[in-house]
Amino acid sequence: MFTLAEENYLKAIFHLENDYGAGVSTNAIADKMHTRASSVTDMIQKLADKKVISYQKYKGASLTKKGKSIAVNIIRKHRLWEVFLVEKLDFQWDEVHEIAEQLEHIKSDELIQRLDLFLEHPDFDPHGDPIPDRNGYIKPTKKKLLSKLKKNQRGICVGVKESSATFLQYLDTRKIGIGSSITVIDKEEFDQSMTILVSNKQFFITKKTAENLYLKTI
Amino acid sequence: MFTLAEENYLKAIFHLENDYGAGVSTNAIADKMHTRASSVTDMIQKLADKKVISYQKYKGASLTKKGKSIAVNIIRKHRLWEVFLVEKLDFQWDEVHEIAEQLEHIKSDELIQRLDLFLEHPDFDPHGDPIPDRNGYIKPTKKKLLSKLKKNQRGICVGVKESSATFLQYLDTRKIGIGSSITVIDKEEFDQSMTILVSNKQFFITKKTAENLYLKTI
DNA sequence: CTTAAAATTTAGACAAGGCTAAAAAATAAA
DNA sequence: TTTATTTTTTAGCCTTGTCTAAATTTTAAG
Repeated sequence: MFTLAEENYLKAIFHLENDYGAGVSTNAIADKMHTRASSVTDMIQKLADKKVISYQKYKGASLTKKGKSIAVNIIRKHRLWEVFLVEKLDFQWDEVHEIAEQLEHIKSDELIQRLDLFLEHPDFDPHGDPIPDRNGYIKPTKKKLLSKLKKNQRGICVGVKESSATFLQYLDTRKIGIGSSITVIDKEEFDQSMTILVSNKQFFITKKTAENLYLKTI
Repeated sequence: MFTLAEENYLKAIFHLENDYGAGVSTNAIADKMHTRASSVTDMIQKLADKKVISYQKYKGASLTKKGKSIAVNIIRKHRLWEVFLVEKLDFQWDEVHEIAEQLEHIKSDELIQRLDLFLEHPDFDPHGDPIPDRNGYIKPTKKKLLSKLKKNQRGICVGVKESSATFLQYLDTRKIGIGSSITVIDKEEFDQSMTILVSNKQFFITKKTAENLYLKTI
């Protein structure tokens, strides 16, 4: 059995490996966990002893098969609980992360199986991220950043890259959310800013915004 | 903010005070928490420092107003989650305690408020125990132990005193559950054993069983 | 009312998980 | 390629919550 801290480290390492490739540095983990490098060294040595990561001194850490399976299971729980919070308890999609961070550590396979059934086996969480299935399989998503779209292209918003509260709230003022249909009306070459159409209203957005919105193109 | 361990101690002290009156002994807490008396001493000193219990050496502990309010809130969360597990996820009433023990520590007032609404403000949990309201008010229940009933008296099962898995499973084999109507057919004076009628079947039960079943008498 | 037993507290230790400061290794720069 | 900088690790300490063993207080028994 793994402790809360161990689970959180495994999850962090999974996400870092996913984003930046295998072999995660001590400092990268320390940053993500809001802790110090020395604490990370202690923990990754412990996790290596438990065979959930492979690790050589000064060379960074990578999840083993076992470690990855534990991490993916936590992510599955996190995303299922997010769906529950939004779909059943009517939370906004930008309010659920913190609570799901707690709920993801509840230990009961039966619970998650029944929750999954209750939610009718959702494929995506409210941020548009895919929910791993019971065997840890994650559907490869073909989502694209809005910034990659050309003039007149259209897509459905399936998620955000940055998920800070301020950004999510900004999106809310534009009525942009999961499922929103977004059309690129115009795109400036010199600064990559765009005019987009969302539910019959036109908005002007900067490059930064476009680089943080994921769309599923049709 | 209170740690997991602190919350569990507060809850244990609340239940002990409820069952056996104010001034809970160190050993009683140690028993309930499956820990040692010395550990309890350490913890109740810490809790006394935090003003959630009042405590004098060698004299036992009692919850302060603040401590009681924290304990009741945890119990509220526990019982609401139990309702969720049984009503929404179709768990059996004897399967939910362990999971609710974990869920009760999730920290989010908003979550509990919304869960309460989602469940349509239930008054009782699946074991027949009352759910404290948001202000910590607990409806006084007039439930009675089956052992207090006389021959020919009748009642509705609203809960159990002991809730060990073995006892709950024993009840299931007799088809005794929340809502069951129970009639005392006969009662032996010398050993307090009873013959009872449950859904048109007669059963013989011992004093011990009768002392662990709560009924609401009609 | 004194002694034996039971309950409680103290003292000292340990594991988990974190920290700071210093040492060592790896990497970058001159 | 030698030095400077950054990264990582080690060493030593802290807190939380637990334990055992010993000391102390309370309670019960004779």
